[in-house]
Amino acid sequence: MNQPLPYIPSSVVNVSALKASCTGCSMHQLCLPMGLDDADINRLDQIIGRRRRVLRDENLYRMEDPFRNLYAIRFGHFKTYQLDQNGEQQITGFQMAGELLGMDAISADRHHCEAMALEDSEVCEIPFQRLEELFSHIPALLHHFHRIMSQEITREQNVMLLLGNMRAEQRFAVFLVNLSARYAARGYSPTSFQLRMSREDIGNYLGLTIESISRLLSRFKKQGWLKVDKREVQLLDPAMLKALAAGTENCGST
Amino acid sequence: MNQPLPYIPSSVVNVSALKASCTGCSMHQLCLPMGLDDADINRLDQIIGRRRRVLRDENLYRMEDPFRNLYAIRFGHFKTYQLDQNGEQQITGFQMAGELLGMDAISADRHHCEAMALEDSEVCEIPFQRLEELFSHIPALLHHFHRIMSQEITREQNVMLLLGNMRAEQRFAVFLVNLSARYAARGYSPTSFQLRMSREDIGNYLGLTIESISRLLSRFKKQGWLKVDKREVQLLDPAMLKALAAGTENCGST
DNA sequence: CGCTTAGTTGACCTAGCTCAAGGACTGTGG
DNA sequence: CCACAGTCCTTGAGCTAGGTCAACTAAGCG
Repeated sequence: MNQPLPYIPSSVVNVSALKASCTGCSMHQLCLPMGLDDADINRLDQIIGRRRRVLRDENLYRMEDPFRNLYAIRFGHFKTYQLDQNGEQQITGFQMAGELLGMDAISADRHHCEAMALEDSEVCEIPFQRLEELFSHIPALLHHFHRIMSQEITREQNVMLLLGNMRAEQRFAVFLVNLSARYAARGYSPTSFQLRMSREDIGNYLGLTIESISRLLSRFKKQGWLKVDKREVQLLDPAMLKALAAGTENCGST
Repeated sequence: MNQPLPYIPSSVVNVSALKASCTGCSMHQLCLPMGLDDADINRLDQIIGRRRRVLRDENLYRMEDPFRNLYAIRFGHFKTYQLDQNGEQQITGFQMAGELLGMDAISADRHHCEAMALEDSEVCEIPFQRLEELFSHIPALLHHFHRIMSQEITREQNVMLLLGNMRAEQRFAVFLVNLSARYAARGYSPTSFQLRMSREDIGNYLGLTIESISRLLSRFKKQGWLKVDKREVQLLDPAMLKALAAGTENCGST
């Protein structure tokens, strides 16, 4: 399994058979190895499992799946969601490159939510047991992992604030501003990006209906705060959107 | 700091000056030391800080406070909440004995939410830096800590499902059933308990108004599902409440 | 005993939901 | 090339769950 592979031109290799490597990954400054020195990144590389392709609308994992791996997104986008007894879904987050999936599963050794690719994506598998073994040798890695889990907790608290306290308009502004910031952190335009999820997914995530999302987009467009063409969005007045998101701007008008 | 203390009758000792100890704590089967053998519990005891009393309506920590400790609740109840720019609060959870507070703060080295005692309570301080040092020596402790953090993530996902998808009645049933289960796990009656939080807090947590909570209580009472006198609650039809919580029962009636 | 805070109840209102119709793309098959 | 079916989105009209406002009760407390 760890034998050297024969040379195969990368254009024809089955990528999912390859072990992933943090060293060469463009996301390593955002992802698990953040802040590690080269020696420690190499040790992390030792335990990282294979890469895995996940096609659009395919599940990376389902509820109740046994827990073996965390997943770091190499490229692509995912949504994670909960299902209730009646099969109703509640989307709990949208994830992009450099973010970690699967931490919900540690507590019960099986997954508590589902993760589905919003477009053709690739993740690398991180066998959790081996990762935990590695922690005792790389304290910096352990600490960073705790930060990542804690960040997920605070992210979810922010969503609870959104769902519990905010009006539709503010929720939607928060959503746009959040996407914008995350694209900026990845070196993409903070004002011009593509929504990878449907209006329905946005509505579900924000606790609103698809119709409400559609109306909000139309209204924001009419106000001149953004341009939108299908899923292509351009933020024309980021300051206004930030003010709306912060609740500073009331915007009962018009 | 670790010198032996002179003998002082416990009735007059200032409890907050005492180091806490897991060994003698009734919560140790629910709390951080869960599953550890005696030797490891002793090592954990070495690093546990002092006990700290928190009076009703007092904050254990505030947003932006620097992060030093996690806190394990010895007795009492807390609420944790987020504040937005306008000072509006969104309660993100109610915590009781044996539960861990402060994990939100790991990611940014300062607290991201506030924790306030709902009644006179006591916690023990767990210096996080020393805890992380201990992890490399007690893998079982590390793993259990990860489970606790993961559990907090899944708990919050459940709240997101509640806030995003459920009708008022179902939210309130979920709330009651959840309290019931947690008291049961602590050896208290699952059908008869005191609400430690105001109607306003319940409403805030569930994304509803105080008036809605009041009406729901009245309605549930009229249906014979529970008795309520001020904050004393008795669940008369737990099965029905569970069905409501699960969304099996629709209860549009009456 | 008066003041304050917590909770209840009723009457009314509205943000966002539901339902319905239609438009715009995409892919498929002929 | 067009026809069609399916998906996704938009827009309008009307409805309703839960919010808002207001009045009132009851308990705690100096």
